[in-house]
Amino acid sequence: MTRRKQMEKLELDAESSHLEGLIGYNLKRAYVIVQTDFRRVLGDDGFSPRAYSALSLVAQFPNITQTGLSKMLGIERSGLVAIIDDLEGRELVQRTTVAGDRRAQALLPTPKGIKALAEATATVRAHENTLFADFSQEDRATLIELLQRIRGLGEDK
Amino acid sequence: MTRRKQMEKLELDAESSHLEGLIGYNLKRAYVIVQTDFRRVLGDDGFSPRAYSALSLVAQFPNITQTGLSKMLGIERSGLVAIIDDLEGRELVQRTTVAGDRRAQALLPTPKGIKALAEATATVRAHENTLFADFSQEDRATLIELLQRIRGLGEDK
DNA sequence: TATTGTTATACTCTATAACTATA
DNA sequence: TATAGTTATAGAGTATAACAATA
Repeated sequence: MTRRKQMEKLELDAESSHLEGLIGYNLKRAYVIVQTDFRRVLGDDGFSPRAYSALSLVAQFPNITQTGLSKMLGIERSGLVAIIDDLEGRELVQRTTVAGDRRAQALLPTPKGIKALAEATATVRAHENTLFADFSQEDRATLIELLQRIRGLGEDK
Repeated sequence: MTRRKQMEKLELDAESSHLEGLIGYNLKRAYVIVQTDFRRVLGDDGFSPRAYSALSLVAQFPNITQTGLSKMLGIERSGLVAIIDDLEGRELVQRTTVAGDRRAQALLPTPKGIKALAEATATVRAHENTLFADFSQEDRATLIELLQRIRGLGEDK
């Protein structure tokens, strides 16, 4: 038996592994695939997944505070600082003062940020459309619905 | 409008965000939920997701080499060293010589490793059964099937 | 007292490159 | 020349704790 045949057999057997029956394991492996493709396509524009998500939400919710954004992203306030520092350094987002609360920093997209977001969004959509070309619209809708139900499980705590 | 109402409105609007329509974004957020629960439940036994996966595959494919295992896990050979070091240090896995190739390290589970794996597997299954209590068997099967199709997309490259 | 943004710090996960011993 | 395991190193990503300014 050749080495190649041996590897194929190993991979075939893996399909029946109990590991293959775990949702967590499959989620992780699937996410790595999508994330790798995202970075390949958007890395040139300097957008990591989290930078894109942050800019996207700032554009959608102008004047959101950093604490509000960190909650939406599901990360700590402290972790958001570097993300916003980066976006502000590239003049895509602006920190502004909040009337009535001098502690808070409200976030606004710059015109340059809006333009960069539009371009990145077109690229992201193309990336997913290409990657998921074999998935029907129903497949995609079912997948997103199931994933959002999982996300909802985290809100009970 | 109260602060709480404002937050609720923000979260409601987020549902219709184009970010919410991205598979990658939902995959990431869903994975964080499941991984966090995995660590909460199995952290006490000293099993990270990757350590559990590695031990599980060593038990399923005894005498697999480190390179073979790293390919099955989708990580680099170099990254596997610390994982096996840890499992070997806890006497759950043994590195053994391969007849006919003195470069390779074949991996075998120890009796202690088999026992620990059995216990961890029971815990992992309980964790997923509890977390996904609201998901029907059909939901779970559909989800795993879709995720495995995504994983298959990564093999074309 | 509590909250916002920030800094310092550390830990996990992962990748790349180079080394060694074999093949 | 190529491969298996290893080491050194670095870079994301994230969390916790503490701090100053403000509420």
